[in-house]
Amino acid sequence: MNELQQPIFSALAAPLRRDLLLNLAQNSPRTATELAEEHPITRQGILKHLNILEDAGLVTVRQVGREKQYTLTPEPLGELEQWIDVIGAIWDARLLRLKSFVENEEG
Amino acid sequence: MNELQQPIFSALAAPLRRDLLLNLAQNSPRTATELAEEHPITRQGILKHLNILEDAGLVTVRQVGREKQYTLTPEPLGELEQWIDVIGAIWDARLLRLKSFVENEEG
DNA sequence: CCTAAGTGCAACCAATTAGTTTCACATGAG
DNA sequence: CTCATGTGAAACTAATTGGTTGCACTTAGG
Repeated sequence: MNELQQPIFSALAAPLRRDLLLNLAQNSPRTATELAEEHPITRQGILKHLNILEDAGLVTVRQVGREKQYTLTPEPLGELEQWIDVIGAIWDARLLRLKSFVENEEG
Repeated sequence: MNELQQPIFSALAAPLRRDLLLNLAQNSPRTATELAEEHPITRQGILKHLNILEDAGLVTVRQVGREKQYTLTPEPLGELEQWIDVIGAIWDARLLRLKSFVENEEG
């Protein structure tokens, strides 16, 4: 389960990539050239980040004429929330066990 | 807003650190030595990861005698979910604007 | 066809990060 | 106090990642 989401976690680790997602959430679709004008990085640098986001399934690409349009795909973020929920569920279950254990001891 | 969570996103980027959180969710508190026995890495390596998790606020440390006990602190994961929700909200709002735009055009 | 402008891709370089090895400190026994 | 054992912190090395520079391809205009 962990391995499937690895690209998502890695993709979100870089602040610039999170900014790009935020930008795309508002302005999809967008080309790499347009995104480069709005961020302090070269167009080629943007491309690399977009490829990483694409591998994580967070953006989809559409060829239009001689340019590529990038669009946000928010669905994988749901998997991330699931992982968070799993951690929380295990943690809560453990607290519950501790609670009943204490109650049994003192009873 | 983005900068506050940067340590959290970075902390979760490494698979081993996510495994550690999973382990701690079940077995807190835990010492670095114990964790090292359960993962393919030296005790000193575990320490570095624990320090990163601590900086992100995902674990808390308690000095007991001459050893340090590490406990999960799941609260920061909530901030992460908030960030995800922000992206989703912006995206949904945009879809809504597009929808009403189309409806106005065709009306 | 030829030139010019714009696009994505690949190679290269610098910097951050993961990991081990090494060290210094603290606790308990003789 | 001295020695032995176990702990966390720092120094060093190898590898991954972020970024720019340079290149090859595609489309529009003379």
